[in-house]
Amino acid sequence: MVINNEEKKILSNYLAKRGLRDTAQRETILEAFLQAEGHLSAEELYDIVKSQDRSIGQATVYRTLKLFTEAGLAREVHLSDNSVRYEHLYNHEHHDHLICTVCNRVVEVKEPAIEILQSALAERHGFNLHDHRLYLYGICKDCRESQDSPNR
Amino acid sequence: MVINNEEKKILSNYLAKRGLRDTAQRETILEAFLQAEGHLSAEELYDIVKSQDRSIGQATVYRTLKLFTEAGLAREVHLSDNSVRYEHLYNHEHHDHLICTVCNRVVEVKEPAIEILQSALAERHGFNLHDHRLYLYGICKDCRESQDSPNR
DNA sequence: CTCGTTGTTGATAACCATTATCGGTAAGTT
DNA sequence: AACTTACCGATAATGGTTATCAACAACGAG
Ligand SMILES: [Zn+2]
Ligand SMILES: [Zn+2]
Ligand SMILES: [Zn+2]
Ligand SMILES: [Zn+2]
Repeated sequence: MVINNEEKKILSNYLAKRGLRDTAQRETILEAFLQAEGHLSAEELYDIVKSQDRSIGQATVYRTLKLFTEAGLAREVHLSDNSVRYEHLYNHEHHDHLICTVCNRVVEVKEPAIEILQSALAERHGFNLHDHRLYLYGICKDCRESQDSPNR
Repeated sequence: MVINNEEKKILSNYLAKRGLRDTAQRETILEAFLQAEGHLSAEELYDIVKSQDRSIGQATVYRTLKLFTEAGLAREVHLSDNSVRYEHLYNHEHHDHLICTVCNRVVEVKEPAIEILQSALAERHGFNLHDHRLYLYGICKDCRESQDSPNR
């Protein structure tokens, strides 16, 4: 069990500031979340949490993920059209997502020039930008090659 | 009743190419869609269609909007997190969306430089880009001014 | 035109991720 | 201890979307 002191502190501070309580469930869910990689759904996290503490309910996982988001520990990601997923936010640089529509592979990408242009664009329209979502959909090299292969 | 011959032809061509049929319902829904402005949900379009032909069912509107999307007449927009909305695509230049998170106003914006950088970014990762979604969330000038007003 | 095939439709049930509800519990306070 | 309030888990409910299915309409072959 890795100890993520920084994240725990952030959560504790957030809870204290709001008059909320630091409970065992929230710590268990935080640890499960921090140990998981990638972009996971509430239900996937619920499965992990269950294997740790069978008594924790599904609704609590939903509630707590929302809490993490508000506390700045998690970020919502909408990879495909329906499901919401979560990724680590604290200590992770901002990035956007490049998604292969054939194999569903997700690549995290950074392009500071785009970020700057976004701010300028918003500014030009009188907006104070505080968030954005950029999803790039395409076909990755592997899928292109296997599609072009001479079977068919 | 405006006659949108071009769009009707596009739909007819698409249907013919796929061996699908050109029905009265599809034409009614197309006309309703083309007359509506902005970004509307399937249910909103259904309300409009109903006022035209009460016998058309909700499922048909959902099906037909998907059809329009495949035919290149409509484009899905995901303004807020849950609902899917549709906007005109044919004869409308590509744009992205700037959304005020206070009043929900939506501004359509264009920034060719961002588009170019997106392609280059995808290319660099071996992807063939065929679509993207960019949503910019901020607070518009009006909302900023009314928030800063000295009542409170 | 008749018949068989296949796409289409509307009503409705089902789905499924998420949220609301609620009774009970635990933490913190006085 | 008594009280307040946040929290929890179980479960029902929600709401947008999709699947199902029987009836129907277009089409093509004969
Ligand atoms: Zn970005
Ligand atoms: Zn990511
Ligand atoms: Zn764009
Ligand atoms: Zn638009």
